[in-house]
Amino acid sequence: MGRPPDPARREATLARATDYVLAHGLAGLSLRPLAAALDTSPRMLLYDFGSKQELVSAVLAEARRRGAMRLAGLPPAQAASPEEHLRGIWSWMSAPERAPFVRLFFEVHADGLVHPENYPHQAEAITDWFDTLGAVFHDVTAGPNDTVTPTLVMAVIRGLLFDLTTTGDRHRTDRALDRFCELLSPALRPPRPAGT
Amino acid sequence: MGRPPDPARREATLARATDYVLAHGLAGLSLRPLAAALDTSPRMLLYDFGSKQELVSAVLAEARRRGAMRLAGLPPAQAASPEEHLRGIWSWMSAPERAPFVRLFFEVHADGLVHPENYPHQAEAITDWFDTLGAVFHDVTAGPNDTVTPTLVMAVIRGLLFDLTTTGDRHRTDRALDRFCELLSPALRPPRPAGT
DNA sequence: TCGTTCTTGAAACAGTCGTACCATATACTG
DNA sequence: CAGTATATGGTACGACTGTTTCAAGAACGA
Repeated sequence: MGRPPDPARREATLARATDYVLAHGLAGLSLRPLAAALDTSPRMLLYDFGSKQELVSAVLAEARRRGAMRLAGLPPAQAASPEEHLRGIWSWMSAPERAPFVRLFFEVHADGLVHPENYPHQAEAITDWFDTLGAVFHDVTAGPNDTVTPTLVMAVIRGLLFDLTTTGDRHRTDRALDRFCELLSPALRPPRPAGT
Repeated sequence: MGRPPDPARREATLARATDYVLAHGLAGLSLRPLAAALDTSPRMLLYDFGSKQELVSAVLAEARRRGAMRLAGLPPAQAASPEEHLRGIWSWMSAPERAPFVRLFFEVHADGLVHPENYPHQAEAITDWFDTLGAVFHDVTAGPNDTVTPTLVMAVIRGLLFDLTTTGDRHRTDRALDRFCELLSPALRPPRPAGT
């Protein structure tokens, strides 16, 4: 008996809160402005999520979930060469539509450096890529469980994203990825050059 | 006439404030705890620096100045091969003693993504490296003003620093830099391989 | 309608924030 | 000594923070 719960409300609030955080960033997040933008009240945010920290955790999980969903729409793995796949990943991650996600990504990382206790799953956000990239770049890896090449590939992408978001110089960062592809391709196409 | 100004006090405060920020981070910085840790008062911090924002700017400038000074102590440029120089840069920047600087670096970048107006010199922090690295890696650059290779090199270092600070996996990140050196060396040692 | 449960508003609490104001202490010149 | 400049302590202001408390509204079953 009694009034039935309404879980849809919490979900809708979470979705719109995630939009808000992606648009405004995590750092200055405050319950009252957030509630005002969502046409609700701080009271309800606490009612639904318990505390601000839990709200933030839910928002980050939702943002991660969205990113993973979007990622599933990438060009299929085996269809393209590793080099083309790398270019695809770069152009996808560096696209302006992904900028809010990238920004939030860097923001979480920075906050995690100061408060590691709040982000227990942060290392997974790095190592999660290994399964995906390890399959794509298996040509150059030492073995199926080698994580070195995926580590380097993701480092290049993150480092170039860092540069791009700071300087806005798309031409230079695009060409730097081209250069990396050049360095990578002799290791990919022939069995192995004699130099090594 | 009147009591003579004491600029040394401001400098000493700045130095200790920089220590504090390097130790505690920029995000949660607050005048009262800072003043308490520095055996002074918020009143004096405002008196010396005008506002919190100006204090932060001064601290960041001081941190940058320290980093540049430390950097001057690196192994001399021409003495080593570019590959050895790259390893030197990586082992220097990834050393635990540099962790506070790296943390502050990432923190400033993240805050700059949300409030670009506060960091007018951020792009320079990227492009400043070009003169230094362009000279070291001139072998593989298209010309003296080519910035692509330095961009890639710094992206690898920043991306690996990102990984290292998040996962703490020094072995894997070290090996990823080794892998990058492998990819780079055939482009360095012979005049040019026939593949390109 | 009553009881029960979920939902929601308004207000207040205890704190922190950057900063401004006012008085006083300190150190110097004449 | 007076005069004058810098240096400093204390305090309070107004705005903001996450959270709590109290009460009322809203939707259901009996």
